[in-house]
Amino acid sequence: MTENTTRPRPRRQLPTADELRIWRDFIETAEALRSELASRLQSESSLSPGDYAVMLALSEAPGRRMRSSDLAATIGWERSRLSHHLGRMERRGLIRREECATDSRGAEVVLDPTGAEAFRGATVPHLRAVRELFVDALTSEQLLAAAEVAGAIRARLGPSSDV
Amino acid sequence: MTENTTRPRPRRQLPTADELRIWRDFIETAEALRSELASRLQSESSLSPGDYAVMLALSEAPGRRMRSSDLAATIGWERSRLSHHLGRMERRGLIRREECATDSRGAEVVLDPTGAEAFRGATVPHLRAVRELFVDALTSEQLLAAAEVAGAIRARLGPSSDV
DNA sequence: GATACATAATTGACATGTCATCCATCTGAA
DNA sequence: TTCAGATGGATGACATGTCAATTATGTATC
Repeated sequence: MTENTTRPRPRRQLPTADELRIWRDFIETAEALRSELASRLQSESSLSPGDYAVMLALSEAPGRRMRSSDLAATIGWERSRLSHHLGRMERRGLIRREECATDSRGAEVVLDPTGAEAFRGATVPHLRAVRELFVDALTSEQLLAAAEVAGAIRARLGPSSDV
Repeated sequence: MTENTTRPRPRRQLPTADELRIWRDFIETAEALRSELASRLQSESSLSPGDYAVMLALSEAPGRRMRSSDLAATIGWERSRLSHHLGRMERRGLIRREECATDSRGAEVVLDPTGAEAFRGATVPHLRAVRELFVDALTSEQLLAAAEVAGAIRARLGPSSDV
């Protein structure tokens, strides 16, 4: 039909106004959600989302300890970001860094009892907030749709985007 | 049916493992998407997402100028955040601040020609990236579902969350 | 074992965010 | 008019992120 060769097909390259509105709504909502959860976590437990992610990984690791690189890979952070963050957490007594027996370049990050205690206290309120603000905000169809949308975007970002 | 009064109904308060997986997938995907777009914007135009938001609002304002508070409200930032950011943008020559004629406490933010030029150059590649990474990653059903999910979450966050 | 290269982690410089506070000006009421 | 409070905006201190460079150690190869 429209396949005469008169003009190169004008592949629309830019989003329509509707698509842009959805995009902005989507990304701003995700941001608002992240921000609200961070704020609640902070006021309820004096932990940042970064602290929480680090301690969640550590609390699930055998011996509550983990090599720094493995920890970074587990939570998907650059090593330098983790290094800075661990420095701050160490100053607050949440974690300790010990030398690694098998590789003297390496460091092992250990969850301090102080940190374990803080993490334990933070967990339930945080999960309750996730439930309240995300899970309970959606119907079960919407929840599945959210998973599908995330999967599709993740696939487009390429396998490298989180590993 | 289950409405005998024997026990208070055990309202499940925490997310199930499946729900948690979806939650993490959702929030991490949104974060990865934001980060990838920021990185492309930066490398293509030397602008940050913050610069872009500020200049988008200014470029649409009459006279390409806006009171600082109005600008903050338009893009949904705290005033102090905007003030810091404007300082950095002013140093780079992207915007200027002028005294306000009608209220000598006030400042008017003006889009500098340098900034307008940078913004113009950034727009098309940025929108193309939004299309590629978000719009084109989703089927039209998924796009609508994304809008619905965002709406439901936004509603739960309360009307105050973006205004 | 010496040289070259890879890897583990830290560091410094800087951009970005938040929070509390400050300063100047405006506004409304006595 | 004056004074109390509200408002506009800037600032300082600090947490968080990214990037590039640095340090020290491991590994492979001749």
